[in-house]
Amino acid sequence: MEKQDPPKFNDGQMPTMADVARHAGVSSMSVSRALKDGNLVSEATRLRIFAAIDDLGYVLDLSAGSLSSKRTGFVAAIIPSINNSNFSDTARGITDALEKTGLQLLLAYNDYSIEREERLIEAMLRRRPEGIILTGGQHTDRARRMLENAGIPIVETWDLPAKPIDQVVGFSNAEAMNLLVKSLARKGYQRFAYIGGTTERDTRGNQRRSGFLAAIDELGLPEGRLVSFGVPPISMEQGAQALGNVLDQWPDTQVVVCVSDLSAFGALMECNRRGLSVPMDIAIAGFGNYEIAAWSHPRITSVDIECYEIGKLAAQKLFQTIQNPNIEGRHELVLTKIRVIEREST
Amino acid sequence: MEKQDPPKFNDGQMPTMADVARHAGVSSMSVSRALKDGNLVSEATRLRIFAAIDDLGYVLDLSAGSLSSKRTGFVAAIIPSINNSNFSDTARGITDALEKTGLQLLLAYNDYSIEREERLIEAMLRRRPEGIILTGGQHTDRARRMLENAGIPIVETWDLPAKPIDQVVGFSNAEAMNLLVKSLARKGYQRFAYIGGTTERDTRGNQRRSGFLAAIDELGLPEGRLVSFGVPPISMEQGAQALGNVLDQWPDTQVVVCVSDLSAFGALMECNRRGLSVPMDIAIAGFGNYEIAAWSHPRITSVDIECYEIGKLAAQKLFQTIQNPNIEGRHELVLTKIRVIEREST
DNA sequence: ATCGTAAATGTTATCGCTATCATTAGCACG
DNA sequence: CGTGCTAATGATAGCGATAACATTTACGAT
Repeated sequence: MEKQDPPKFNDGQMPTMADVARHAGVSSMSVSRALKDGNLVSEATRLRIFAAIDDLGYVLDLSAGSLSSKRTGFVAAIIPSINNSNFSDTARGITDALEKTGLQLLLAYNDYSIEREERLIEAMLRRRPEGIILTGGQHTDRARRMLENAGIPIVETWDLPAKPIDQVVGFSNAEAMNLLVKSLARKGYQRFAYIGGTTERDTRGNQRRSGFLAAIDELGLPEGRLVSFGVPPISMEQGAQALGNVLDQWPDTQVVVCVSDLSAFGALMECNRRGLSVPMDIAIAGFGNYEIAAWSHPRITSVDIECYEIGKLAAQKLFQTIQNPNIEGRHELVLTKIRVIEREST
Repeated sequence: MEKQDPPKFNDGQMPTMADVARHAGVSSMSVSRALKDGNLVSEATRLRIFAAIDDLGYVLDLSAGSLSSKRTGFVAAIIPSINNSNFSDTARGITDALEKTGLQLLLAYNDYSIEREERLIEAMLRRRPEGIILTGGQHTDRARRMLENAGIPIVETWDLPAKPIDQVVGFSNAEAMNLLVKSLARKGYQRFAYIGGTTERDTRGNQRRSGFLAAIDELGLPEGRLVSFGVPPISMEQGAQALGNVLDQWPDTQVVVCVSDLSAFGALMECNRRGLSVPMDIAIAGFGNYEIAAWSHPRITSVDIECYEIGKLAAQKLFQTIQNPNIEGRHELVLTKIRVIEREST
């Protein structure tokens, strides 16, 4: 067995694979093989190699490897906010599904801004991910172009984009909200108010508002009262303040529907403060089925949207497409379930 | 001006820098320069190059670049859970501080497991981050060794490790809890209970419990009542159940201190359900100053721990050390503030 | 014109790994 | 014992960028 790689003076640098090879008396190719899949080298050399690795404290350099293998071994995901348990549930779903595939996740958040999303997409593409998972279907033109040119599978989640880039795993926010309103109407509520965010940034919030208005319209109920409050994500604080607005403007409101459980909770606590009993004096419903909705008192009626499942399915679909880009049904829309959960607050 | 790179047939592959160079009639070195810092090439060629980039839809390949430049341009961070707003605040602080440095963040979470942390550290080191931010000071031996050998700056956050690996930005969880208990004692409470997680995994939780016990001891109060409930992070549900345990075992408890605001909230809501008034019948305090503590009704007394600041400072310190490893005061401990926030629940 | 200096650009040689092909060793079989 | 096969290993040539050095160009001063 000959040493292949030329001797090299190693001045405090990290050891390379060639160092390991020399130390173990094999070629660096054998080291590479041993590291990738132990079965490609004999047991004896494998042991020798791992001993050398241990001796030198060697750590494989993937970025060098991926340059030659054309596989970077990671996928990128962008969520609106890391600080929102709905989206971080999706991130967990992605991580969990990815774990067994050997792919790593590079996670970033864009603060609900598609301009920030564009910058993130560019930064990520520079690292050559093998696939990308996005939240929402709205992107800047340039982002769209970059994604289309990237030549890798893309999954858009959480929305049903009018013009999908590639693959989609999501649900209709409008329909989900529509279902919620109808289920409330069935209980006899008539005068509805809606609390949501101000700006156009949060497309999901906007769709929920449309769904709300559509349902009111379809049911022939009195006009829905809309309160827009603050930039998304609207928080507990804003939910509380918005509830004040509702009561000031339309004191006879029977039920307040909120863009998310967080604002619903804020509204609920504001009712407590004002001595209003929920749902007797006023009913409150949220969206997203956050932990808080199930454990507040009273528990909050909400819509469950399987956030974890969205992430898991998106990652699975992405992985399948990475393995086989021509897979059957690549472009089939994956619809996740939505489910109204009635609780004590309505 | 001569074309440098040999013509190459580009069969549906992504364009490379050489393609751009050919297209623009310059050498690829000029493209590299234009992309790195526009001032290194003349305005005319810069424009020509960017036109070519646009034409071809070229995206720089950082992994190729970092192989030769020895700079990967990213740092890694590991937090216990992405689904906990305290830690995701830290992640936000890191991202924000990193944004202006040009470094990207590779974020991962370890589910409070140091074994998972070890695996993550290895996976990350394989991508050659320029620095690593960790949560907590407890690591497996192998993880420790890998980190020490990596030759990059490390920042441990959130704890004050007995034996720091490199740099530390954190606070004493024990002292923070100690302060909380003492401030409650000052209001006259005497019979304390503590709700926390079961296992040894959550080192911060354990330290808080120690701080609780130490304070009780120092004040000479009746023995603290400990309820351990579930694996961390303990949730609203577990907080609610644990409160039941406290009341069953020690009905005369005056104040319940919880390992986090989430369990405190669960406990508070359980009191509401049982018709107990807080703080009249029983007082409740949490930890972490989550949004929920400020907006629940009653508002929950808590300890603020500047999670965002921890992330921001850690990233700043890391960046300074990356730029100048021999910087003055590299190993100075950075202590973040802790502050008891008294609210209506106590 | 001639020179000197700085700015702009090009050339070459890696970076650390893996794909690919070539070679050698090991072993069953007639 | 040679043949033919498979398993194990080695040699070589990049992957796509940048560092470092070399060269050319531009332009004012002499």
